[in-house]
Amino acid sequence: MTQKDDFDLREFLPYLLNQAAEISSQSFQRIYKGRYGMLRTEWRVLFHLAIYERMTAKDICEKAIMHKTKVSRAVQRLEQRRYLQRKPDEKDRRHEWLTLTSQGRAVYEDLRAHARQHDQVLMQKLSTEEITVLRRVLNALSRP
Amino acid sequence: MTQKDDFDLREFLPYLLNQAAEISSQSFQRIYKGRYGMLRTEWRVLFHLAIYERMTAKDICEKAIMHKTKVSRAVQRLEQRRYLQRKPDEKDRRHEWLTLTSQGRAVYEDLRAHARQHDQVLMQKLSTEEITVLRRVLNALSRP
DNA sequence: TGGTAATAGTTGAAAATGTAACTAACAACC
DNA sequence: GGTTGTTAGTTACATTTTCAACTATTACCA
Repeated sequence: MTQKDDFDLREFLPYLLNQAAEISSQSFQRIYKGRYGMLRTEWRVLFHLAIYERMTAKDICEKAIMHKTKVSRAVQRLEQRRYLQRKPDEKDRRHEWLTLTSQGRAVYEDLRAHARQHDQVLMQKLSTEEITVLRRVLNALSRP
Repeated sequence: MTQKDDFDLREFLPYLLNQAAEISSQSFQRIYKGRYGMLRTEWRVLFHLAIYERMTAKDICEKAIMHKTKVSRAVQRLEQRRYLQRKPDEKDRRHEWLTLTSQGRAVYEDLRAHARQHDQVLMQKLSTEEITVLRRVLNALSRP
């Protein structure tokens, strides 16, 4: 198993990004999955609702860059667990406004604390300058 | 939909990394999926075999940080398409040595060219210094 | 030796995701 | 007003992934 080719996978950005994303997500996953049996799609929706307070599924799709069926199913599960409520828009009943319940907000606050802590650990591997560059670059790459 | 919370998702590394990984993978996916009907797991295995020439499934699991069932199934499909060959180890018949066929290598070479091109496009969004930092940082974050 | 433990890899069922077709509500145009 | 087109969101079905149990082979050690 010796390297032969001159193409280095460790320089191919989509590969590297996936690898880093995968690894860095794992310990946080243990938390939301272990404590609340949640999926990645679900914590994402939960966090968006906590931060923006009031959104439609469409809004979430756009902000979180998630497909509408993923959002739809995450919303269903969060509703079943009473983490959020739906209210149809009066003017346009195609829209549904989503808000967290107090229970959902409590879950968010718990997870947020863990998220912060988790981020601290990750950032310990990096210098302040690297963190700044990394965030800027990742934001740039996230726009298609 | 106005922001309220002081926690900024756009600074949470696992989130940012996932977003960037997702976006940056999409256009490459169109290539390996469109041209060869391959899955992400499959091109990864293919690339590893092309680069290291001769590996066991276990080796691939470790290098690519993939679960053994993913690797097992990717190998099966690559074998069906005659992209790789298996040879049991003589000394320890639990191991199977995997190598690409010439057909598999041809597919690799085609995809590699596209990968390079794809990487060029991504990197156009970044400065040389940012690229250096990004690669270093992603490698650091990829070690658990 | 022989019996237990460990390892490489596979398989089947359940869970999650992707894709496309669908419903319901509204818009726009004649 | 009625037809056609659009939009928000859901559902059904096929494809993938995950998880746990399984086989086959080798290692360890009393």
